[in-house]
Amino acid sequence: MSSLSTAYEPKHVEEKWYADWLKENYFHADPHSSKSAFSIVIPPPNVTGVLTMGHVLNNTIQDILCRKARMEGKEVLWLPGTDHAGIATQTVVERELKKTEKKTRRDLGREEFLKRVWNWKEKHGGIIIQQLKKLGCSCDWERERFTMDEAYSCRVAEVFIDLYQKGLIYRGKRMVNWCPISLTALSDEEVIPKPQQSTLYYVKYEIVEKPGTFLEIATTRPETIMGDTAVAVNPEDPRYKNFIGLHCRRPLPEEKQEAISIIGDSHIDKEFGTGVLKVTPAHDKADFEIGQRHQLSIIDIMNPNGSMNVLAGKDFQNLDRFEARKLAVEKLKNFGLLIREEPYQNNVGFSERADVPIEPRLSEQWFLKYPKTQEARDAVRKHLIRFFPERWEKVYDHWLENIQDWCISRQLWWGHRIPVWYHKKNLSEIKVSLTSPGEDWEQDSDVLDTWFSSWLWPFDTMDEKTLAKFYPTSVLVTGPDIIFFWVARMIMAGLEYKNEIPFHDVYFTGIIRDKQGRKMSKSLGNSPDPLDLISKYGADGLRFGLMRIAPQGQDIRFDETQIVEGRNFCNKLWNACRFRLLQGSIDPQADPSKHELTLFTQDLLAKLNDTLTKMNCAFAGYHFNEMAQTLYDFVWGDFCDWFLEVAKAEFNSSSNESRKQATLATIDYTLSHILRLLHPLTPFITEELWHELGFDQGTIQFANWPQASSHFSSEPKAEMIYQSVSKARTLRTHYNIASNKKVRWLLQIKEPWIQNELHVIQTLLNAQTLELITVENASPMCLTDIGNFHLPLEGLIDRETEKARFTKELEKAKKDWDQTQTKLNNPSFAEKVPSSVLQEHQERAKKLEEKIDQLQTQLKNLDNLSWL
RNA sequence: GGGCAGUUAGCUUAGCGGUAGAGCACCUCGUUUACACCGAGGGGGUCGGGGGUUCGAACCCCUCACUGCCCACCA
Repeated sequence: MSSLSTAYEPKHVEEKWYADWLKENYFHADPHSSKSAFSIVIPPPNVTGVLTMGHVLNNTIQDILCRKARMEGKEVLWLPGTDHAGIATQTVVERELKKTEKKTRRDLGREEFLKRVWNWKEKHGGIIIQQLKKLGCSCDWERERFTMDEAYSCRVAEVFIDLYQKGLIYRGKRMVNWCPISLTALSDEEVIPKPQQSTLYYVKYEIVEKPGTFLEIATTRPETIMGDTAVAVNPEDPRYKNFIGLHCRRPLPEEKQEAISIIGDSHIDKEFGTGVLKVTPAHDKADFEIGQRHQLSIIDIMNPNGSMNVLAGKDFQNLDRFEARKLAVEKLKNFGLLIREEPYQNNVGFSERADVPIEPRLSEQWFLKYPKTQEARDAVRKHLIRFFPERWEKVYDHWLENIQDWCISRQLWWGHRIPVWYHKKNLSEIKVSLTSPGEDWEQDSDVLDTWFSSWLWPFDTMDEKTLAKFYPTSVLVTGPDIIFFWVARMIMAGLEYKNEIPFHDVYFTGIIRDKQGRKMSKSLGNSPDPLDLISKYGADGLRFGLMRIAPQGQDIRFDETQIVEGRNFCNKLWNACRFRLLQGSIDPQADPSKHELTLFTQDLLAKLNDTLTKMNCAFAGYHFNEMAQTLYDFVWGDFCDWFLEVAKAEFNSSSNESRKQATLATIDYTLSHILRLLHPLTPFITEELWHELGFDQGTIQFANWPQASSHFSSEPKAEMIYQSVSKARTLRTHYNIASNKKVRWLLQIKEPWIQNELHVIQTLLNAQTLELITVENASPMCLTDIGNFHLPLEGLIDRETEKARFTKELEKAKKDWDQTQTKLNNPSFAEKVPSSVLQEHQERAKKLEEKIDQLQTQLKNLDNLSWL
């Protein structure tokens, strides 16, 4: 007797099983195991983050891989954890502080502020981990790591020291990307260029040696004029080359209009603007480099927060940079030096976090010259590490080829403090060490870029034994947006510190977009809350639905109806199992090959075999959508729509006991396979059904991954019956016969084997009776004609409609025949085409000829048919 | 300015050289005792445009258009 409800209700099932899995410690990875290893490290989400659709996609994929590996008998480590996410977390806490206490971090002081961040972390840090559990993730939670764990932090510092000693880390005063809101330097990767509608201002600079003569300069940033220390032209430019060596009068600040030299530099583009560039070495990266080449002086006219300082002049001091721009334009206008303004579109670098234009700024920072860049390139190029999809290899290679030193210091408080100490009395004396060298020493106030800790994630999260067993990890699953931030850097770090690649495969997911193709984001409010989706459709429904629409490496158009379909699929599976339970208890060891197979059992088992092959293929290539689609088609189509309907016929009718047993065994065997194949994608419902059906006392998680069997070959006779049933159903609809109306069908057969399958055909057609007509006494026509038998629907059809139907079909057949024949008559076709194709066409033509013949006879005979 | 993807039925997509396939949505019929989160049937596509290669192109090549990403110091 079935105890299952008519609809699958995920909530209770999911909670129950997840608790059980944890209790049984199934996810624990044993480094002493003799099984072969499979390992993944989670891309650590921000510790204060909440689950997004991106996380769902990413972690579902990892879970699928881990669960499949467990079923294959591997020892699986899925190592979870979170990232301290320097800027992101600090910003959140600072914002909160401002809101609730109206204080800044400086009001609190470093120590107190850090205490607040830790509190915040304790309070909100676990959220995303709990959410991952709701999704069903099978991580080894005992090994949960945090990038600011003591041991991990220690390793970060050690790596800094090591790289310093190797001469790869150095301190320097350089142009960096400065965020005037976060008040810190950023790496190039944290700067997002955005096209902006700007204005190009044309300004006149008077030539000192030739009063009354001016050089015209085009600039988008007139507020930096006060920082100009030269004017540059291309030495090849005939318009200006004679001016090189002379001087210009810098128009601002008005109280200090210095003369600055006119220099020649081949960097200047003759075509752009007027071909004259104002050089502001303190506020532009390119200008800085020009300045270096010509030993120009540097005037820094800005404060760290983006306002102007005293050097900008009294009218500008303390003005925000954008206010200063307006004032500068106004003053130039008053001086008569502004020739014109024109609208201009350019790219401006924005701070990734604060979303304001970054300010190129000269400051003292720590830089890293990357280690093992060549080896890292080779690892991917020679496919020691394989990228899925492959095309990201090029992106990766291009970045490494043009790699720039990495600015690793951040002027933040939340993060790993730089292990460098300065002598209080002599700041130029430094020591690099984990601990303070003594009382007279003061630690560098900066912290390290978050990614400087993340790049050690695949190995410094593991102890010795774990490393020995599980490193290098099997696969990394991540988004292509962090290929530089994280993937490339981990490869270099792995090679440097473990002398070994950190992972064998990298699977890049797509980016989830909304229906309109926009990236999902909080500010747009177009991102559904995955937890809402889980409570509406179940974790399995969400997982399955998402996998089905996630093509490899392509962006994903998210549509909630896809998740509805996932839920519906789970329900379908649930009910198929319910149906089975209504027939009595199952045989966990069912083996159909021990039974005399029917056409239909044979056919289904062959299709199951195909499904298995397809699944293994999909896994090998990381084609997750194919896995979901393959199972969907097999379960819903082949198994439920066709086979279970056949089974009803076997169970209800007078068919013999042997057929019933073969059918039952096939259902049991197939369900056992379906549940196992499906388990990686939908872990909860499969675990529940595994137990409800009684396949095993234990969990499904370690049930063997199914192997293809050579026993079952395909059975075309079954397929033929299915096709003719479809045709007959069409006929029924054609005559508007309600599907519940039982009608008489006549069956004319050509081969005797069909007689054994009549009860099935009758059930599938919902026929009142199926009356056999022998070929001898049959009417010479048939209304539905497939292969070995004809199925006329008797008594309810009329001559004219049938004539029309047949005529239409005849026309279509003739047209097809013409088309095929044209090809065959083409001499070069026969010459050039492979024989198999030729044969195919010939067969098609022959079949069409037969069909045309038959149809013509039938049309003629329609007139003679007495019962119409 | 370079590079990489994508453009197939209203929507989401499969197919990647041999006469376009699925799911959802839509229309018709149906409370056939697993499932209305269901069943049966149906309509709907000149596969972004234009060239080319081929006996044959959604599929290969060229080109254009649009969309999206990435890289790049033209102020």
